[in-house]
Amino acid sequence: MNEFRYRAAPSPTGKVHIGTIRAYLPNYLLAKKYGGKNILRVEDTDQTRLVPNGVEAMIEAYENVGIEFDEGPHKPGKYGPYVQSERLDIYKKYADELVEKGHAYYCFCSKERLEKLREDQKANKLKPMYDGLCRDIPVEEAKKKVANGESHVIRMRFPNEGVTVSEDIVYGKVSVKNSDVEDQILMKADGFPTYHLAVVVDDHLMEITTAIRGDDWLPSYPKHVKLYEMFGWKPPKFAHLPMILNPDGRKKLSKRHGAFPVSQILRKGYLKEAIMNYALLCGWAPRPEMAHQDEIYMPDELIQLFDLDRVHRTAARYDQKKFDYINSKHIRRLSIEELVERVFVWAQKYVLGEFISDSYTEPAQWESSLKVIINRYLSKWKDNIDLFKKALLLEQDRIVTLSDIPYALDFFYEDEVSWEESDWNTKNHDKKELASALENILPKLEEIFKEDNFDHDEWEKVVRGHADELGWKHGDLFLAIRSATTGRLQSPPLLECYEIMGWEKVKVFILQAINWLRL
RNA sequence: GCCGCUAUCGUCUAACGGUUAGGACGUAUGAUUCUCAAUCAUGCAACCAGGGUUCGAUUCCCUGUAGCGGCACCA
Repeated sequence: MNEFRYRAAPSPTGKVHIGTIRAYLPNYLLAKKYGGKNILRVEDTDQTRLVPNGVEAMIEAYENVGIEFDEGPHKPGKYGPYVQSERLDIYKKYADELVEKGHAYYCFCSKERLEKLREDQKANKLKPMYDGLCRDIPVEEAKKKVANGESHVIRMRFPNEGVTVSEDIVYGKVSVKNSDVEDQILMKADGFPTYHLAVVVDDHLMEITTAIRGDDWLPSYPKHVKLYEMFGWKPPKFAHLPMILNPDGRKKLSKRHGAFPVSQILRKGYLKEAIMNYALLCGWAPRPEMAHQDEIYMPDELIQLFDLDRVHRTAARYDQKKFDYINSKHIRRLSIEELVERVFVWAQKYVLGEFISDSYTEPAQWESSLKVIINRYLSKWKDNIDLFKKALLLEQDRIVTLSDIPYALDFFYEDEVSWEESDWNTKNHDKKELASALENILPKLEEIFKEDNFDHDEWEKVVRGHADELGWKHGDLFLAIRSATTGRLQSPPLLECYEIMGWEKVKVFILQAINWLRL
């Protein structure tokens, strides 16, 4: 039996988002599962839409989320070249073959005529379709015009009668009336093939066994089925996957409609296994008996569990909250050593480093501030990995993305705190009262903490006792101390923070706080 | 407009004609707690509508409605 061969066939726009990940992930998963090959083929037949370094940018994005290829422009194999613009002679040969067989014909209609035709058809509430004007020009005459250098395209001669039935793994049988399918252009006037010719020729020549693509291709699938027929080739199995819709569910996810580039997703601090996990769960669920209650799956589990037979036919909406949940779960299941390592790589490679696609991606406003703060802290983190590990451990189950970390840990690394009014709870006690409360409790804390011995019972006793003396609610005093020593209203348990900070630092912060409150 | 596909809690989904329609996210409440998070309970929340078929339809068929997708010398 031949090996399974899958392919991702993007146009090299350089743009990769969660929708594209979702479309290409199954190829990778299935290739791994069945020991097949995952191929990257670049469909750059539209010369008007070339992006510099687009191919490299996409490969970078896919590989960073864990989708690897066995063959492609960057990994030559025996089926190359893997870039369609380098295969033009191949398409010409097969287009000519179709003309010779009478399955295709030269068309000399101008773009202007076609546009007018479309407008007229729309005005008459008809489906815009080529009217077949050049369909019956005798071949010899057409060839003469071609030889004379007349601008022309090659169209496939789609039958006018009958029905074409397409077989799909996800959709089953889909049939359309042939009269509803137009004579698709196969070769453009510039000598490049259209997608329709190129995809069929290449899937055949590259011996693709299973062609997986977005279901936005479903309407043109019959054209491809017919082309296989015309060539006399056995088509691969096809699977059309449902789209991911933008959060409103109004449009398919795209850069224009709510999609973030993968470069930004990674830079924000989503883990690649979370990206895979979430993307695959759009439009697919494992068998109930194999499913995990928490819906968290590692890549190797996805490889085991995924198959095309349970893929949905309905589009799924992008849900940021669920993605966040999945990411936080994946962060939590890492050991602290792994997490530290991941944070360093993330900070160095994704935040301080550049993605190829950055050169043509509009930066988000958080990206530059994140870069600044990572620049500020990364070396400090690395200077004392033990300290970083301890601090990070306190935050591991509080963060959603890695980019939360520098903000969450800042007070461990700063020598001074800068407060805003909103960093204090002044509902029950004003700043003056807070200042004197802190001033009065400071010696008592000094007494119990001066040896850096942070005993929980002592700490509780002192704070609660002091609050009682003042006639304060216990929580108000804890909160004031929290604001003073961490610069914020929420933090991990204070004593655990102090164990890391050490009493001298805590004391300095309290003194600073007293001054600030009295300004 | 035409063609195609689809339709289960707000969202992602489970269900191979018979279930109190299950889970997850989110949300609400409670427990815990010095705050936040985490954790653990608990609550709210869905079979698009109308016809069939059947002893019995969320499930099968038809119609309607709605949504999405497609209708380029773009992929």
